[in-house]
Amino acid sequence: MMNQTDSGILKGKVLYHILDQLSEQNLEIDPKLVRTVYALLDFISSSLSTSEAYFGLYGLSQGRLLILMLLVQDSDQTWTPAKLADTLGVTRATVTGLLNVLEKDNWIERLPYSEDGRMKKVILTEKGRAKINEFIPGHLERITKIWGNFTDDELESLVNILDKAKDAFSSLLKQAEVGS
Amino acid sequence: MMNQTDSGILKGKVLYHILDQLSEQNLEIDPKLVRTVYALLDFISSSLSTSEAYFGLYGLSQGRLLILMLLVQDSDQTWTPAKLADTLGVTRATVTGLLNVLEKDNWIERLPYSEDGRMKKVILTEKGRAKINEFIPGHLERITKIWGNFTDDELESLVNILDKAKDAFSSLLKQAEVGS
DNA sequence: ATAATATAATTAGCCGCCTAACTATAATGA
DNA sequence: TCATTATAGTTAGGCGGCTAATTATATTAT
Repeated sequence: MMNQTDSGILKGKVLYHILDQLSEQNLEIDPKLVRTVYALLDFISSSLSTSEAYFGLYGLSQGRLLILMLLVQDSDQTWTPAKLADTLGVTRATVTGLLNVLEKDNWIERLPYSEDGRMKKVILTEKGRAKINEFIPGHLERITKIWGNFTDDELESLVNILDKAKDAFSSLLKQAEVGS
Repeated sequence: MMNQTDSGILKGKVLYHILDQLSEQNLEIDPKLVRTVYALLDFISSSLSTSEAYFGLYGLSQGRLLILMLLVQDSDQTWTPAKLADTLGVTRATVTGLLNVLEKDNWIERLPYSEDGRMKKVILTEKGRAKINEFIPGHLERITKIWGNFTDDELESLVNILDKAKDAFSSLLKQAEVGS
């Protein structure tokens, strides 16, 4: 049987299987690269789904958590939906959806913003503040448990490789768009 | 202005910012770990969105692409929706949705399966076969361009770290579920 | 002063993921 | 044999992304 936790594993494995077959037929693909792509897909889908499952235990999701964290950490400034969207790097429509859920659960409120009638001011309720303050220590502990066992060299190597790869992804997409 | 390509970057940065503030207030979190989490989130959202954008140039998505690849690569066996779901590591409902799109675009067909009236046999149309065969060479080239610049040591290190981290994610989720 | 333009937030609708419920068919057992 | 149980596929509805269109409010330019 399948559950959310192992869901991504097979997806990684099947791509590995497919690419492996391809690399036998067509020597232009290096099996080491196939192994890398496999490990990455496997890691990404597995880490995303386990994180979402963990957040779910507390009634949270990645996006809702980040909004609550912003509200509680930078409580001095005025948070509007637009500013949340820009800070999170998602669209305003997405923020509207996240705020709808948070408001329904009574963790935030949307107040009118006197200085500009088009905007709204998003604030934490007491319930929301309690929620996020209760959640944060375990969240930090979780990060420490996952990543604290690696050496400094390992962490540095990981960060460097990911940064380099990310640039390669971006520049390749730009080329493809121009060339298409 | 924001577009899909940089969307995840800010999300990574904002988490880094939040965690950085937290690490100043609460010494139980190591800034190196914060930097790692930041780089990972950044890489994941950026690589996923650029890949989806790339697939989108060809009218494909990650899931639809994998289904076409399975059908074209393992064309000997009978692919049912259930087998596709198990192989991809997604639910059958998800496969139903992916197949609906592929069938609407006339890239696959769902035929009755004579040996068991409950099942259906999924096959590629000629159009679908042409589509995927046209797509694969560029796909392999793209993987090579992204990952071919790394040394063997770098790739091996990356794979080892990700595998170790994935195990940590999984075991931690299991603990959390038991403890909750 | 008013028309045109820009901006903020929401809505509508699509995609891909999920779970749960439903339908149809097969297999099993009293 | 016929009721129960199991399985395959779909449907319904939720979530969190997206784009495009809509509504309300500000701003700018004539």
